Parts: sequence; structure tokens; C-alpha cells
Amino acid sequence: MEGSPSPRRRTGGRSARVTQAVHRATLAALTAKGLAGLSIEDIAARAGVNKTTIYRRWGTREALLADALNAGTTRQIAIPDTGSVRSDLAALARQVRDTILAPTNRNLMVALATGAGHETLADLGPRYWAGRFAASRPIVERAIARGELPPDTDPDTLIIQVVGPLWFSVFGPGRVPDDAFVDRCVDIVLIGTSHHA
Amino acid sequence: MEGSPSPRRRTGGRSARVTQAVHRATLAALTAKGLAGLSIEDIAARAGVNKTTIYRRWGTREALLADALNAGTTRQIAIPDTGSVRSDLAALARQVRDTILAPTNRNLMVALATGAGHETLADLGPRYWAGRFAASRPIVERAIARGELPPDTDPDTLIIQVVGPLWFSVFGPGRVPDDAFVDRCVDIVLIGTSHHA
DNA sequence: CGTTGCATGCAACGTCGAGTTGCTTTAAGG
DNA sequence: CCTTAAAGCAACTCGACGTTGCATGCAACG
Repeated sequence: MEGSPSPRRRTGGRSARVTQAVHRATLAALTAKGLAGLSIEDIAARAGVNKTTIYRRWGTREALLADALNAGTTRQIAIPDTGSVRSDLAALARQVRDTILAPTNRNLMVALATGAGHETLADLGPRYWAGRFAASRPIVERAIARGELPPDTDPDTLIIQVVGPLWFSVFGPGRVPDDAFVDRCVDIVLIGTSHHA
Repeated sequence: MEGSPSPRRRTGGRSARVTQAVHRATLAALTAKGLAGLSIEDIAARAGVNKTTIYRRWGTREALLADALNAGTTRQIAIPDTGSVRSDLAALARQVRDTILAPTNRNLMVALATGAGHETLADLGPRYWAGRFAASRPIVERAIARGELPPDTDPDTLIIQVVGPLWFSVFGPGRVPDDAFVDRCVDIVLIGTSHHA
């Protein structure tokens, strides 16, 4: 069994174009209408593709979402490297704030949080965040190397503590963190981390 | 016009029972299935009520949700008063952590965040959080009175900074904050706040 | 350059839940 | 006990979902 010659699958040209268009359309629809009210027919219309194509290639809405998010969140982000932890973190924090304030990304974050229950979408959040943390980690590592932070500082924990308040204030009470608040978040964590050892 | 005698509305007995049953059923359905996949027919079935009743009394799913949440989130929470900020905040933080870890409340939080866009649901989040902050504020005020915190400390900001990392780590990367992490969040903010002045 | 057959487009269909409507039944308010 | 607001019930329309059969197009291979 399986001895048959590889069945000549078609990955180039049109198929690739369709895949890309559908991925884009899925993310667009997701950020526009949120996870609820995300219909395959809508996505098909946005992508300029027939709905049967989507049904045949992805089957369920969840599978499509998972695939689109995996393909879409691979884009890299610029991590600041200014020479000091304080300004690095401040820049990162402002960047995070601006990101989560944009309605587009808001819906995406909420969708990731919502998907934590679903079988198919459960690992999307962790996967996404693993990428973000991996990218941000150097900030802390450089700081440790410079002697600005204790050597046993855990990068991920520190980042969570800086970014957490911003995140919460936006997604919880719905406040818009101003620059002063952002800087305060950075300072408090730096002071607290240094004095903790 | 409007001179007619008050039209004898019927709020007692059956109507009240129906209202309560529907409210309960709505919250149950919400926490069970999330905001997506929240159908009026399902709610009607859970409440043991005919769906036409719901359609006639509330009209849209959003209006029903708004009403049910407003009625449901009025329940009070116990705010710790142990004699020191540190243990007060630690107790509060653990309480928050346990709350957001329960799938039931998870869905509710996500629903509140999701509703930020909708016209009808937009003010539910802020309203809910205003209640929580009002309840938690005394912890900080007592601390200031005791001289444990600088007099110009803003209670809401401090609470955001303590709770934020917990919230983020649960709803973002999906980590489960252990007691050590929770305590660390409290300590860092207290140290940072004291040294900041 | 021609052939093959995989992937897509297209159209029609069955199914199901949402939401509506007219009428009947129950029970609150007097 | 009477009136009538409010709830129940049944049937209906409508639209979106998802499926299926067939025609078309184009990538892969000779």
C-alpha cells in the first residue's frame, strides 16, 4: 500500500493564489466582524473565490481559521535595541499599546482568547505568543549582559509584568493607556525587579 | 395625550419568574457556549420558556445579553481586609486569578471584551469593571491611611498594575499563574510604587 | 505541444435555525 | 369575577449553511 506514484498534487500557480487570497480574506473578515459572525460565504466573497473551494479545501471554519492565523501571524516585528533596558522596554510597551488599541488587532487578540476552548484553535494563542516572547526576549538578555538586571531574571516573566497592565487596562476596563502610564509600568517593574533580589 | 390611566403593567408573579429564569439561562448559555453560538432558542429551552416570549420582551440577542449581564453582575464580592496592603493585595490577586481561571468566568470576560465593539454591549465592560474597582479601592485607601503607600497613589492604577500581569498571562499566553508569581506581582508593584516618589 | 486529471467555478438542492405572525391560554390587577 | 397584559403554541417565511453533480480551467508531466 502507498506504493502508487505520488499523485501529482498541484501547489503552484492558481492554488497558491487562492490559498493566499482566502487567508487574507479570512483575517480581514475576522478583524472586521469578530469571531462570531464569521461566515465562510463572506470569506469566499471577500476572496473572490467560490465557497465550494473553501469547503473542499478546509472543510470547517475552525480549520480555515487555524490555517489562516498560522500563515498570517508569521510576520516579524521590529524589536527595539536602544542601548538601555528602560528605553527598550518603553519602546516595546508603546508598540504593544498601539497594537492592541487598533480595532483590527483587538479582534484578533479576542479571537485568540476565545479559541482557547475549541479543540482546533486551542494552540493558536500559545503559538502566537511564543513567537512574540521569543522576539522580545533579547531585550532582557541584553540587559542582563549589561548588568542592568539581576542574572536570574526570567525574561518572559518580566515582559508579562510590563505588558500585562497595558493589556488589562485596554481589554478590561477599556482605558487608553497614555505615555505616562506606559512609562510607569516599565519603571515599576524595573525598580521592583532590581530591589527584589 | 398620555392622559390615559397608567396601563396596568404586570410585573409581578409570572413575569418576574420568567425574567429571572431567562436571565439565569442567558448567563448559563453564555458561559457554556461562549458569545458565538449563543442562540435565543437555546436560552428559551434552558429557561423552560417559549422563544416568542423572549423575542417579544427583548427583541435582539444583544439587548437580552445586556439586560442579563446588568442584572447578573450585581453580585458583590468579598474584599479582603487583613491589616496590611501586602496581604490584602495578595488575597485579592489570588481571588482574581482563581476567578479568571474558571472556564465559566473566562467566557464571561471574553464576552465583555468582545462586546466592546457592539453598540448595545459597549458599556457593559466599563460598567462591570467600575463595580469591581469601586469594591477594591478601599484596600489602597486603607494602605494610604496607614502610611504604607504614598498619599498620591492612584488606587485604580495600582490595582491595574497588580492584576494586569495575571490577566495577561491567562488570556494571552495561556499560562496558569502559581502562587509565587501572584505574590511577585504584588511585591513588584509595592516596591516600585514606594520607591517611585 | 498535447494530454491528463486535479483543482476550481457554477448552479441547484436539502436542511436547519432565526425571527415573525395570528391565535389561544393563563393569570395579574382591579 | 372580569378585564386584559403577558405567556404559550403552532405554523410560516426567509436566509445562511453545507452538499452534490457537472462543466471548466490550468498545472504537471510526457
